[in-house]
Amino acid sequence: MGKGWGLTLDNSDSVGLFSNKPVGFSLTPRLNNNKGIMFTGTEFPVSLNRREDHTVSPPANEPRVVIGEVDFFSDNKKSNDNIVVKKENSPREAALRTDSDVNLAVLQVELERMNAENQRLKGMLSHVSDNYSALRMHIASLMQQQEGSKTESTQEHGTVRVKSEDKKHEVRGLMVPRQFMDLGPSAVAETNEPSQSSSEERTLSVSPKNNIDLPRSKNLSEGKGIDREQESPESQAWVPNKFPKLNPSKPVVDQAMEATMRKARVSVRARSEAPMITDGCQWRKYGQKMAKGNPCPRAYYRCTMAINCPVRKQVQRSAEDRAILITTYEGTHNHPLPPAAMAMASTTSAAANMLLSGSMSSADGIMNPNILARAILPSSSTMATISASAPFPTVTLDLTTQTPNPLQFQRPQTQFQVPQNFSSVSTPPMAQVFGQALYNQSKFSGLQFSHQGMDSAQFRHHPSFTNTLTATTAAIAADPNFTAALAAAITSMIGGAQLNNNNSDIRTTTTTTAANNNNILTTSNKTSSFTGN
DNA sequence: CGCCTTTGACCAGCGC
DNA sequence: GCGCTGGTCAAAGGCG
Repeated sequence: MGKGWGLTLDNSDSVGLFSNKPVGFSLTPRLNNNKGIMFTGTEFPVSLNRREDHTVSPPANEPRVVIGEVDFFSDNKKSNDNIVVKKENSPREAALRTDSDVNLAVLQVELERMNAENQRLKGMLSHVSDNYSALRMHIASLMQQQEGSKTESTQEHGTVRVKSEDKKHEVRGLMVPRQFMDLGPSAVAETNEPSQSSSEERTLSVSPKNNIDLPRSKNLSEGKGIDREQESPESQAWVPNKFPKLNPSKPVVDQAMEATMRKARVSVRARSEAPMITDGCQWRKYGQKMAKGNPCPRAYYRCTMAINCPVRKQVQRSAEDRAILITTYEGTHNHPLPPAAMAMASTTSAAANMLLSGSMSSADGIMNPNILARAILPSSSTMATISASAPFPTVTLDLTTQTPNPLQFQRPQTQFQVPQNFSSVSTPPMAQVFGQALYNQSKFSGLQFSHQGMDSAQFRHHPSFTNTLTATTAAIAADPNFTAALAAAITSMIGGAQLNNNNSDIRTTTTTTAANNNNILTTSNKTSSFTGN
């Protein structure tokens, strides 16, 4: 390695390398005898050549404007020493590895730029989310007023209206189950059209079809030539995994929205020795296939907690690490969930919702994974990735790692890193961090606790929430399985919020509103299995 | 008996 | 059109 190499610096945040040697030439600090080299350049791309005195000067005919420097700190190390690239007109710094190609420097600069953009998009997303929440609350308020003007004896399509003695709870009834059931972006539109064939009324409708377990019905067993459109075409009933025909009674946009929502998938990666992670739902296996590129078979499950629940999931072990269980969820539950199932359902729904809202609102159709990850579990080390090449929009929540991804270098170390000796008595910052995480998650997932007018700070300081945090942190401390601990934590919070709010729990079947789908519990024997929770 | 799993077959989408 | 692949169906059998 001799003379004839150097760096090119310009104002476009790029670092180039020229050399009279073949491409692939890389820098090493050993050239500098542990003392470092400073490069100076001009405002314009110039070539900076190494000199024996370890200083580099720009060409004499160039204006001497320092735009950056590169320091070599070899310190008797070998090829792993750092190169620090500085720009005097910029506060940013980046740590580079000298044993890597100079392309790493370019990538570093690009990463910084993308991080700045991520922050900007994060702010935008937060703003949109806040507006969305405010709009929902406003609509709920309008609905409350509208309901108040109607007679109490309204019964439509076999639904049972709750008496209007507690309007607050009625509003919550309109909100909470909807969020648990349909976290899709069409919720607002549907709320504006209560008389339309929204999902809850379709579910609650006293229809003979709903009393038939369609997937197992004679209609299906008669043969493969059946017309699948006869299987309750207007419901969210189980339908083959394909886009349904357009319903002329609904806007095309809405149907496309629903179809996309159904297509959205959330994949959860978690370490588990069990054949299936415990998510609180009841599933029936309906198929198993060998997937290409994976020696482990892929199992197909459908939710059996309610008739015609469209939710399916695929379970498969990772080909790379058999200890990792990949569970892919698709669809939204059309029934209330037991507390044990609420955590995973809300998380996956939040992810799907975020994915879809991101893919729809983003100009380029690609959502930043960091934003998504932080939106879902803002303070955890969970990684969220989006697969753009998959046939369906898929977001992957990686719960297998608890160490921050190296790319997320700007994330503080203190966030949701469970210490080894973490006790059930958590430190306030820990509780606050996780509490904020859960609260943020609830915002994004649509989970709301009917503490209307209670802001984030109030919510965090609410007594029940404090207790919840204790239970949350205790659960994490007690359970080495992060997935299970997270589920237990969120479950405890949701359960506590509901009970604290004097809300009828999920077992209630008679005093709920039409929008509260607890009614459908009466149609399923299986749902009674979790009433003891 | 009812529910569940297993498993081979069928179907649709996609690429060539 | 053909083959591959993913997804689903449904008959058969097991289990409590």
